[in-house]
Amino acid sequence: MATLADVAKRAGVSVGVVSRLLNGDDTLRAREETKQRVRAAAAELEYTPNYAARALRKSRVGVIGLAVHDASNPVYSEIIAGAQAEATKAGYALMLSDVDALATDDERFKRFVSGGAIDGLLLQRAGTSADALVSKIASGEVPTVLLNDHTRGAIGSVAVDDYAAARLAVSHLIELGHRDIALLQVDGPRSRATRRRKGWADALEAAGLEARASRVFRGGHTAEQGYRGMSELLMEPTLPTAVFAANVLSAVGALSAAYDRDVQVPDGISLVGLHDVFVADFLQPRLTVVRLPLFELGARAVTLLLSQMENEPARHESIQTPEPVMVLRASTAPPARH
Amino acid sequence: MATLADVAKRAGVSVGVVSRLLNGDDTLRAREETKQRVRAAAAELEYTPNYAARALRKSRVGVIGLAVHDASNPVYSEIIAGAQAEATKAGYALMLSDVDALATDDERFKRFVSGGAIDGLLLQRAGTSADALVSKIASGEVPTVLLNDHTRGAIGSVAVDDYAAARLAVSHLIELGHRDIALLQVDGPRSRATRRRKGWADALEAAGLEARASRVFRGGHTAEQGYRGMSELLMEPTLPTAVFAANVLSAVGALSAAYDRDVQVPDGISLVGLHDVFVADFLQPRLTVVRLPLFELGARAVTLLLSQMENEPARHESIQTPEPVMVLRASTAPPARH
DNA sequence: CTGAAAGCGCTAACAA
DNA sequence: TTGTTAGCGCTTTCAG
Repeated sequence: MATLADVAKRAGVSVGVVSRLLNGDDTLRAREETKQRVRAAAAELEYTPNYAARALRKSRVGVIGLAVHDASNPVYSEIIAGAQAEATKAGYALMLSDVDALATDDERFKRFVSGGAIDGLLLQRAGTSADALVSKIASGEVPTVLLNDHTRGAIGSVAVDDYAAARLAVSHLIELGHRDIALLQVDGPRSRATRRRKGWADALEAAGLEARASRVFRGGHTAEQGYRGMSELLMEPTLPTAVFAANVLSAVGALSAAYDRDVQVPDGISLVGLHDVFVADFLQPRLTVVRLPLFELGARAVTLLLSQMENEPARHESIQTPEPVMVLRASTAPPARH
Repeated sequence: MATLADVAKRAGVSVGVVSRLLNGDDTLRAREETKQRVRAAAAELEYTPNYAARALRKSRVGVIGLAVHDASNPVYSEIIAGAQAEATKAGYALMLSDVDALATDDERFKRFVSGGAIDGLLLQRAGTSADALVSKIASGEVPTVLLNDHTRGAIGSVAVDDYAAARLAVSHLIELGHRDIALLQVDGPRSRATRRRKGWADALEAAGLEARASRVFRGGHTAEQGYRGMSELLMEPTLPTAVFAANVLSAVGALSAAYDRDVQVPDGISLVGLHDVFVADFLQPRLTVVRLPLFELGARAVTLLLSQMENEPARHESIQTPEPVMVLRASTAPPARH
């Protein structure tokens, strides 16, 4: 409630001095005694700068937007946490939002960004038309970076190594002795799906195995879609001995589908998921999974965004460390003899 | 980028007229022809009001804060969605945050609220000291309402009928023939835990059964805590035939614990959880659960908060409709004969 | 070393 | 029916 003017009056100086002192302007050359007086006055009045006034003056509000599909997806929460941490460190607040909600009322969203309500946007795409709309509106007005995605041009992006992760998962299965390994493919941005599929294919081929298109099924990125994909897979005349689900939630659904069809995991079929979330450790059997540095993904995305806000060029960044790691649990085992 | 002044100039009128017209001030009596001209100018220049300037002038920023513990908890996502929808409808943006993060840097948080960065706060407490701190800081500065909690005084609150839900769950178990039903108690705000426990006890007593304190175990509100609580329960010399877990996540953990101890659900023991989340439908067995109107909880909380922002008194609101409903799945069955 | 003042874009009260 | 203007709280340039 106290304003700069109040502090200035109480300290017997002008507002200019107070502003510069409190903002750590080192070109300010003031007597130490004056500084003390100002600081004391500010403390006594519990002075807090007004955000709106500062934003108006600097045309920078200090908030960055983070738009995802389905904020309840536990995979995102780690990304969000990373972004949150990094944003806070830089003095920014994070504003979480739902892509589809934004796209529904795109006029409002447009006013929002061009009215200066956010200084930049982090966007998680899923390949829908809502994405395209939101990304077009935002990138025309504020710096934008895509999460776990790949792009050129004015939009930045940062991604984890999905290819390595997929390859790691499939290699693990191969080491266990599997030779017929199916893929439950994600959908969403092409690049993401492609990278994971390539990891699967390359791991297979490196072991002299064939990556057959007939062993690729749609897994989507929800438990329900995973359930459906796995159900289709289980109707094949001859079953693969292992499955790599390119998304945890679809692995959760896949597990449930196997259970419903009386196919034992891992005895009848092995299953590996991509990304680790808490539920993976509470399923029956506990899900083996490969973990990717999602927290870092969120953090680095805001670092990149901040740099774009400083007029650095947009670029793509790939996170190589920490490396993907296998989290061995109970859903994989050597294939049954026959 | 275009300002009010730009629009005014182009339309050949003063800024006052433009402002009042665009804000739908009906005391404005302008010629229809003038209005047209202004609207046309605004459209051509793609005028969008500047948020910071408006906020500064009206000392109202148009954002409300929502602080929860662990935003990844799927139980919250429905509450958040409800709040989001209602806030958007009223022209407010929602800013999601983590209670513990706020409490960690409480100085910053204080500056944040008293600097006018949010107009009001929705707070989900869990009974920690972080809650107390955040709630004290916030309520001293902006209208505050608690989510699924109960309070008096200057802070408002809105709750769903936890008591009825607990009672419903336990009654279901009793109808199935169970006579020895344990409770996996939540922790968190006293009122919430108490309401659920009372529902359990009353349902039991209404059926002439005894609500023994020795049948109450700590279930917490995470899968891990539920796992531990259930593990303790399973070490009892004589086991109950059914368990009511006063939280879904703790039910998820409980199920996992039963599996690890080779206790079959529902054959060896029946299990009901409180609140429905997507994973409940993908566990083995699928979890029977009682569903509460969480979306409404979020929406009504926003409504209440907005009214408090209009200087209405803070009050407590209890959501009675829609009523709690049983979602029957596969984790409950009649008790085994012996 | 410190003060004065302009101005960010908008709203609302008051004039004309 | 429309115009003028003060001022929200802050930062920053320019004087002194």
